[in-house]
Amino acid sequence: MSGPFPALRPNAYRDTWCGQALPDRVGTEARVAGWVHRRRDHGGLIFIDLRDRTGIVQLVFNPDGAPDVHQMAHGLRAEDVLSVAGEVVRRSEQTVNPDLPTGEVEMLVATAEVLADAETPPFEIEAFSGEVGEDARLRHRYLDLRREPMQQALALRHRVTTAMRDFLGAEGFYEIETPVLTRSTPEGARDFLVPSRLQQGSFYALPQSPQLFKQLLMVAGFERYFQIARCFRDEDLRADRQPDFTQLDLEMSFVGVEDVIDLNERLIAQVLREMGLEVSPPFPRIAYDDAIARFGTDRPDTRFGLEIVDLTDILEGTEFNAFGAVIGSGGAVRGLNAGRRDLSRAELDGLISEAKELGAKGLVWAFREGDGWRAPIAKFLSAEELSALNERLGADEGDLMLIAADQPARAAAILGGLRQRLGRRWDLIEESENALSWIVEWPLFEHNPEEDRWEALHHPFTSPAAGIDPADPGAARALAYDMVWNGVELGGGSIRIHDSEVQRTAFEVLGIGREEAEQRFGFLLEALRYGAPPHGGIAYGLDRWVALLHGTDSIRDVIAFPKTASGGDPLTGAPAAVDERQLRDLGLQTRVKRPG
RNA sequence: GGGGGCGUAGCUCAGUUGGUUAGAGCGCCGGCCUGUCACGCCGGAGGCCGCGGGUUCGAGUCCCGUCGCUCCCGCCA
Repeated sequence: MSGPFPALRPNAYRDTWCGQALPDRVGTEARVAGWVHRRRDHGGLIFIDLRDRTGIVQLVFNPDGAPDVHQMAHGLRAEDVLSVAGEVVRRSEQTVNPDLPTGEVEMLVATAEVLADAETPPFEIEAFSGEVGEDARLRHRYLDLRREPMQQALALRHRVTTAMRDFLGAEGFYEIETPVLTRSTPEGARDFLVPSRLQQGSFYALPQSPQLFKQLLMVAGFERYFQIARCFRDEDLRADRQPDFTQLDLEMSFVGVEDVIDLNERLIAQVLREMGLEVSPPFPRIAYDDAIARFGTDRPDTRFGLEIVDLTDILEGTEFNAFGAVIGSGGAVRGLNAGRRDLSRAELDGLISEAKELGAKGLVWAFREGDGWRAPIAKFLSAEELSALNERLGADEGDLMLIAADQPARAAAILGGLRQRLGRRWDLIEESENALSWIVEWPLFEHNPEEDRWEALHHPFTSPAAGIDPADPGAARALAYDMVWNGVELGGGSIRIHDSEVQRTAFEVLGIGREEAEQRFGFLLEALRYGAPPHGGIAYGLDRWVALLHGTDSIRDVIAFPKTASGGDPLTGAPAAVDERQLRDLGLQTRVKRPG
């Protein structure tokens, strides 16, 4: 039997999948089991679509054949659970249903058994009149999961993880589990804490990633490790962020950047190939600084142009004094010129308020017209300056230029945000294309001006490319790489520090003194002193990966039991209060709220 | 923490300028129906208009608060 489903061994309730009632079965007896998808009761003839995870088969109940079975079928309701046996027969030509994979056959039911009655579901499993709201879906997730999109999503997820395991297994990786109850090493995201009963007053933390454990596994000599690891971060949610989520985490020893990238390009290509997508490594690499300058983000969607252009030098001497500016070499503009539309004043005002949402103080627009620009700022510029702008932007008649004036990084971020929105809004994105690129040459540290301290851009265990000068941390580059797919950060990794002293220096720059480092990361520093191989790896957001393949923006659509935006689970009611006794066991005081 | 959107029947939604008894499709219940497949036809039930307060002769509609859902910013080593 071909297809994604294995042949079944006969068992008590079924020996065939619904979706495998195909013409090659005609003339045979079959037993199928599943849920009543839909009932069409003609009073005499009754048709029932029986559904299991493989599909639907039409059952025919004829009163002339087995009256008692027919009577029973009359009482069936949606989502009742049923097992039936009967002959698979070919449908007459007039009654073939070409929309159904099993539409050339049907089953004449001889015997039937109701395995379970179902109450009327709160929403239809096959809803045609509009989508079902997410709140209702999550409250009855087990019913939502019966619906086709979720069945496909989780089947896809299984195929993806299987392909990952197959590839990594063949490459010599061991799948090793690391603990979920770990030590808090606050740095980055907020930890979820778990109070210890045996050591009251102390807490475990749920891992934000298996980072430190996988490095210890490299010290331990396993050389190649991977894990499909659940990770936890107590931060606000988004469509693409859940408090518990899944990473494909991997780590390798005796490797440099090129080794890791090469393996991962082959991993990605093979997994995508098994999902029916062809991509061809090597993937383009974009230096971090270039990504920021050209796209205003470290995860650019490279499927369309509309790149940011720096106009600082042209504008800085003018009355219109801009720090950094802006926009559109060819792409966007050509889109506009292609005559789909022109921008109304209202749309321009809309862009300005969007820019403000993104943190801009303002936004200046200009349309290329003749030798100059039709724009509020045009009068502040000389003919030479206008023609310099034309040349720099390579703009054509009618092209739109948007200028944001701010510190370069800020201007780039604002324009990058607009770029992404406009690319989508103006249909500049070729949806069938898959643009995979590596973002490389990251700074190792980033200065936080508000708190006047240095922070790790990646994480504190990332290896510098050529050492760290504590006097000039900003100069250090990292042996780090992010995988970006169509503007989504799919994963990130690095070569790690395998030298205890370098690690100390990194901590020092981050303001973690010798004593504190020893206290919090002593186990790592110690391990690094016992012969640590050079090593590096990467971690992918599995949920995002599957969401992209599934064609959804929300990772909730590829997670069986996700949380809502406020971190709750409407199905189980988590998080929930616990009783006094549980708190007492943990040595946790209950806060008593007195009235008044 | 901040900003936007939404909340009306089991589900998805409409509801005009504040004005009679709040509607539709689907689903549900009953009846009829032997080739349907989103079956069809006839009949029916079903509403704390999220919750609380206010304005008003009168509130689903306006105002304030609150809860829930959602998107975004902050945050996410």
